[in-house]
Amino acid sequence: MRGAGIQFEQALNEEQWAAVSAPDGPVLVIAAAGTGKTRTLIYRVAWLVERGIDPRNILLLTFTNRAAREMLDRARTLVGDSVSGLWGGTFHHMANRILRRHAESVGYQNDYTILDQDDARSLVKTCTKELKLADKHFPKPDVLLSLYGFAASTERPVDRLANDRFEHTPIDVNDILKVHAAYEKRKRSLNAMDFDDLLVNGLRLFREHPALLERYREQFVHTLVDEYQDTNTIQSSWVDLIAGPGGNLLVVGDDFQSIYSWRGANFRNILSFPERYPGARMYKLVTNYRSVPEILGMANACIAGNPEQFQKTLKAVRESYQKPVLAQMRDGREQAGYVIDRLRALRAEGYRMSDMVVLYRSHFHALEMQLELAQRGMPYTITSGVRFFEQAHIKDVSTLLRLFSNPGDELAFQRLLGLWPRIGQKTAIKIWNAMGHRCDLRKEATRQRMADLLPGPARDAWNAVDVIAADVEKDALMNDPGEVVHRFTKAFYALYAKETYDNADRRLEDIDELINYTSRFDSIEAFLNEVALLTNLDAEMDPVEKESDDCVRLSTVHQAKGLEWRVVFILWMAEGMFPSSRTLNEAGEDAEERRLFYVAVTRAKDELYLCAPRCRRLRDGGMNFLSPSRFIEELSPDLMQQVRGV
DNA sequence: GTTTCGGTTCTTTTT
DNA sequence: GAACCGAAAC
Repeated sequence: MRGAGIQFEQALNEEQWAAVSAPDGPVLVIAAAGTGKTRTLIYRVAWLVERGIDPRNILLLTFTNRAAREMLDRARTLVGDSVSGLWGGTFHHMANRILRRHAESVGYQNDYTILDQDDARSLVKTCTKELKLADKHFPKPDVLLSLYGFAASTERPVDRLANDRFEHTPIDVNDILKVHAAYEKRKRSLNAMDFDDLLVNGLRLFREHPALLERYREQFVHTLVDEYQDTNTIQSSWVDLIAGPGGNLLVVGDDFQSIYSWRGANFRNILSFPERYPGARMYKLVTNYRSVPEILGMANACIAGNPEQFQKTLKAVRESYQKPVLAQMRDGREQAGYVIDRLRALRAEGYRMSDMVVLYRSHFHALEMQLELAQRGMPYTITSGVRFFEQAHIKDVSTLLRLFSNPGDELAFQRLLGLWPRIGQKTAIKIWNAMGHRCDLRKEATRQRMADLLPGPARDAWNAVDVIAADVEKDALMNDPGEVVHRFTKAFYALYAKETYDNADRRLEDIDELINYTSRFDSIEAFLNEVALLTNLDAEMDPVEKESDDCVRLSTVHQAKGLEWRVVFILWMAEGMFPSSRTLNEAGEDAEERRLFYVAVTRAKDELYLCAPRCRRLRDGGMNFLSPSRFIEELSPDLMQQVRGV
């Protein structure tokens, strides 16, 4: 009788308990920031299990790996090991897990590879080049990919979107469609899916194979969805199918915190839930345990004017403390100086560095901050723009694994050969063609052929790979990804890194960390499968390990979602920075930026500092004068205390 | 014909 | 950083 001891009504407040104990059928939980959303979901799982539901019949969907892990960990603590049978993870993970069994039903083989952003980018680039469209004014691969991705996640035709986007430009929309067609075809022939394909094909699988859908519907008696406001069209359709009309679907979200519309998220999914699920019960969580009333006052005020939302006001339970600080200063350097001074003072007051965070709109806003922190010898961690598994050196040492796992992986082949001297893209393609579009290094004949085809200078590098490949069977390397990476690094990559990068040591440390991380996988496939869907190792790292070094954290607001700190600094509260000028071009719509600001404000528990520099130094030595952010101007001055941040 | 090298430019947000 | 470009080197 595990879990029988849980005292639901003592552990939860009334709002939470009502949601946790909601009867079967569709349920919408509007959970404002800091109101115990995760707690509610976990106790809901516990409650279901206690009422006799087998965890294997529960599906729990999240957006980030971090959220998935946190929930599964906490659920395990609460309910016990029996929850390990629960299906929990990101939408992409779950789609992948299901597609691995039924890929042939949507025209793929089950051992398809997953393309990350980087792979997708180079594939689009190749397609563009092959169509001879790669001139200066043609959209860059990232632009094309975001267009294709947006079309996929909103189920809208690419040509319409392309028309809208490039209407007043000299770009021929047909060319964009040609690249799209080539990209799609290429993915098919490589047996590869990008992130969007996982969702698209996951949905197709259920739409086109009702018998399969029926099977999974029977399995998933209860479906729970976290961050529902961030679902896009295909995700919400997928959830609708799995749950079925009137099904046991509980979604949790906060329309105030919808900040992913640029990648197809549609917060109307949450607004229209009651209409799409007639009879759905709705619960609101508005009691905030996180922040002092002064911070909540600012949060409530800043968001109230947005159109189209479930109106709600955060209710404070904490005692009154101090008002948020608006600090004005001359430029980015003074801003950095101010923040560092405050960090020091707060540390002296007893805050730990890890209690504090510096948030900003875009990665490059943190540049001066990083410089100053480094100069003054203050340790910090930053979740940078490039994710751990997409850094060049991490991808480099993973290529061999990819090739072992899938000898038809052209992208991996080209990347591997590109590391070797006197081999660039052209030569790599030539050799790939000569190999007959396949390179199974585990076969001796293949290795012999490779040796014959390679130009002289690449011999040494090849030998390193040759030796590893020859021992694959003998040393059971297919079951030991870390060992492959280790041998490859030792025999080749360490030297390569030292010749290529001035920060080779740090990169080699990363590789050690990667090897460390791989130890939890007992096959190359399992490792690759997992890694393709991961974003950064930070989220996966042992929390105990992280607490040992007491660092202030720098992060974008997007990446800070769902987290909290005692002290929060928000940088660059100026027009054009936050809100970002990039977002404001169309029709003056700033609702999403305002929601982003709301997310930033509600991360703070005790103290909040808004920094507003008056100007920004430009690269060419010029100056850019900034006006204060509209998000500050909109607020009544008595919601904050103003200081001069010098 | 390819690769390499050195200098220049630009950074929205993520699975 | 890292993607890009043009020029030098192989």
